[in-house]
Amino acid sequence: MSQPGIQELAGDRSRVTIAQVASLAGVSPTTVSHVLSGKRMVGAATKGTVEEAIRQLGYRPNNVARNLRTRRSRMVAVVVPDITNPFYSVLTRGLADAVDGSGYGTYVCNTDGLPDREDSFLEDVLDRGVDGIVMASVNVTDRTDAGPAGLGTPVVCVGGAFDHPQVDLVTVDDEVGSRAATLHLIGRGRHRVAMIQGPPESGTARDEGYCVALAESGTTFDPQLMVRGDWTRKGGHRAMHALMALTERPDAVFCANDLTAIGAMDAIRDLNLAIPDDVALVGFDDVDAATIVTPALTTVRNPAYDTGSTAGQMLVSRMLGRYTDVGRTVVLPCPLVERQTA
Amino acid sequence: MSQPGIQELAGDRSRVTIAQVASLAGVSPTTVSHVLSGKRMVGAATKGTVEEAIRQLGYRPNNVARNLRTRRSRMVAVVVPDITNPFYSVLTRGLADAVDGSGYGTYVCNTDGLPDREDSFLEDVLDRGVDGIVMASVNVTDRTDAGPAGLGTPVVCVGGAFDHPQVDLVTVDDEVGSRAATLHLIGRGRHRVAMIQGPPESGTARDEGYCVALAESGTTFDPQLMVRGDWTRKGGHRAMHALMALTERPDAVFCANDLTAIGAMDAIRDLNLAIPDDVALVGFDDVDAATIVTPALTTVRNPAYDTGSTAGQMLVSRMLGRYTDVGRTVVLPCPLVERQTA
DNA sequence: GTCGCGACACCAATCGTTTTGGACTCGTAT
DNA sequence: ATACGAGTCCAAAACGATTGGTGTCGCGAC
Repeated sequence: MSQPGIQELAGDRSRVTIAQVASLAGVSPTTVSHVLSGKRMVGAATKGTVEEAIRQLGYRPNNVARNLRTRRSRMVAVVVPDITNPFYSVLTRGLADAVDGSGYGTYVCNTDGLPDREDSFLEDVLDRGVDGIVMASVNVTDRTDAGPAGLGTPVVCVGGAFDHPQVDLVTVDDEVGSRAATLHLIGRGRHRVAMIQGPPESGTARDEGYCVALAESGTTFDPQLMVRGDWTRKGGHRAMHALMALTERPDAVFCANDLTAIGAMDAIRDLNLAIPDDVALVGFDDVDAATIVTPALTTVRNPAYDTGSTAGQMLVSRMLGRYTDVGRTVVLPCPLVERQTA
Repeated sequence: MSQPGIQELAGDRSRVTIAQVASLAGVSPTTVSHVLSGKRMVGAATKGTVEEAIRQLGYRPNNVARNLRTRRSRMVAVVVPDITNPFYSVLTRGLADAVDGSGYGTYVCNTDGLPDREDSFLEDVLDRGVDGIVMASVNVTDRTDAGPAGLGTPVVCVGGAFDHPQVDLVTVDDEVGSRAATLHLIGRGRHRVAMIQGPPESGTARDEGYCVALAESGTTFDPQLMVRGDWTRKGGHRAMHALMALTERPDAVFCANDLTAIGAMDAIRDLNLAIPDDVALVGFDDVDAATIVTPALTTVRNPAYDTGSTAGQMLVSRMLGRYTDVGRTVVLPCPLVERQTA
């Protein structure tokens, strides 16, 4: 790809600047800039000379300088609680793929859900001059509206939104998904379907969907059948044991997320019961583990990739100035995927 | 945190510059810069005035301009095949945590293992002026040495190294890990221990470890017991079935990675055999799924987080100029973690 | 003839910092 | 008195691109 002589020229210390290219080609830096950007016309002959010079020197424009002048960085930031969490890594991938096409790179921040880390990262990325931000962190609602959107940087939120008129939001209809999951259980002939919720004050839409489904199918809601988990496997395990200690055991349970469901499976196995014969299970999220567990988990698909991807598209449309209106909201479908636990 | 009046001042269009701070404080931009960086002394009184002006205007230095001048971006790039792969997302997290302390941000690139994407991302990050790069992509060895290290940007590789005298390498001793895994199987009284390898030309160190263990324990190597997988669950499933079709079935198998092992478990379940009673299993990597599968997978721990973390530390030491010598190599331990499959 | 215009190239200002190289003022030791 | 160093501060030159304004040339229209 690169001839030896070139290395010698381009290589050693500093990189070659537009001025050097210009002088080699016998034109002004302005002209070089124009053949690069195509923003103004330049004669075919000079254009040729310049391109030759560029090639010969192995010139690559200094992006930092460019960014300073143009006030854009061709970079978007995604701030997530933890990239290690499959949901967020997939989301990040979707975002990266979506913006990559328009030449944007992706900068990630792990907040661990800590509001102060969230704040400092927000400052950090603004200082870095990113062109757009997707906030997938949790404590997003209770924030001063002085945030990034106030400074004119496009923002799209995932899950919960800023209270700012210009930020977009992409989310999923948890209630509809949960309703479908519960209805599916009932449709399978189960009569005592329980739910393991998330921790207090979170995921209430999923609780809602469960209740709605019960109501729609004429089942009366039994408070005993609604127990708390904490989104974790261990929490699901504990909750399931509580459920099975009831005098009237449930024959099906809808779990607020997959990890919880996996914990529930652990508990059922403890009791030497069969899934789904003795108790059927539906989860929520469709993480990879849902297909690794046996039997494979029936669950509601939380479209992480699509979420990131559409967030990316919305960001791009704003960054390119193609859309400048008030915040849009898109809610993605979360279909039930039937596997073996229900 | 931020008073209303400030928003009014700092807010609307453009951000406040060092010049505005200077003029408000009645000093020169130079002085402001110095109170910020502390590189030269400034009188206590003026310092106070300047700091007050900064606070009052809500001044935040423009990093792009700073980067241009100082030729550093306080940003590192990590190029991985796929952030979605748990190994790489955990590695990335380790890296991010390691460099965050020194004020570096993390920029990620997904190459999908495609060499041309790898090349273009490498160019991209160099153009972006990142201060350091960790290459965790695969096709790293067969590259022109003209790469980033040639341009003076510190690089540390993961797994396989560039052929450049100044790049650091952090890796794991696959051979030792594999040897331990195989020995463990033998120590459990298994006499026919097979191996499911990776695809051709990859992970040969793991094959090596298996063979060494066999030799050490006086077992003669049976070529029939060495079959190919492809790092995937499906591949493991297929390979395991092949193994079980042998007239003399193995009673244990060492799988080149966890996904393969999980596929093997699928196959064993197909045959209604018991794990580990009928056939014992050891994997490699210790991904999350290893504890989700039942029975929980005994495996060799591939320390993704530590890998990223030490890569980060090595990068920092080079970026800060604390180390400028020839490439170092650190190999991390990969202990066997015993669970229920062996 | 000259006016207008399109094509082409360049000059100089600009983006917002950091970083020399002085300059100026005091003390204080020579 | 002179010299010198420490303490303060500033003016101006980078850093490497982009861009608004100018200027030149050639040519067809009036």
